[in-house]
Amino acid sequence: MREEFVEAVLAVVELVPPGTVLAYGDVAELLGAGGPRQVGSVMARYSGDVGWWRILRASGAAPECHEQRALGHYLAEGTPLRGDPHRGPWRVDIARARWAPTDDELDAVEEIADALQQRLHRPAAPELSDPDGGMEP
DNA sequence: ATTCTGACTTGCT
DNA sequence: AAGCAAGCCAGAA
Repeated sequence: MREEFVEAVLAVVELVPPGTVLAYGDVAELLGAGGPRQVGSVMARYSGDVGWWRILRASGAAPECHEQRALGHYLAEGTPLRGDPHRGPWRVDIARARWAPTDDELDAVEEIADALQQRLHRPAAPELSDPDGGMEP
């Protein structure tokens, strides 16, 4: 996974407000890069301090292997749920909980996405007298 | 180059 | 509602 992508994903995750969520695929779509599985990979490796529970499956199911911890967060921040967590199966009510960015937030997201595209298509280290990147026939 | 794997998604039973 | 198959994108072996 390219580091630029990782950073972009985490940057977006930090923008998601408490009580709202985004599906893995949503993040990939916002960034215009990678796919749901790539976002999942990032979350699996770098979920230390960010609001990892706010990124979940499109079905509303909590992130793999962390249902209970995630549930605690959902209850704490008032994330809309379907079903009764105390009785049976439950899911996040994606339709109601999905983050709808304000215009300002959307700008921030686009900025992250644009920066990512730039860095993805433009090597981080500037060429030292080797404009074509060193690939010779 | 090929194959396997995975915090995924969608469509079909 | 729950399970399954295929599709999909990247990294690892």
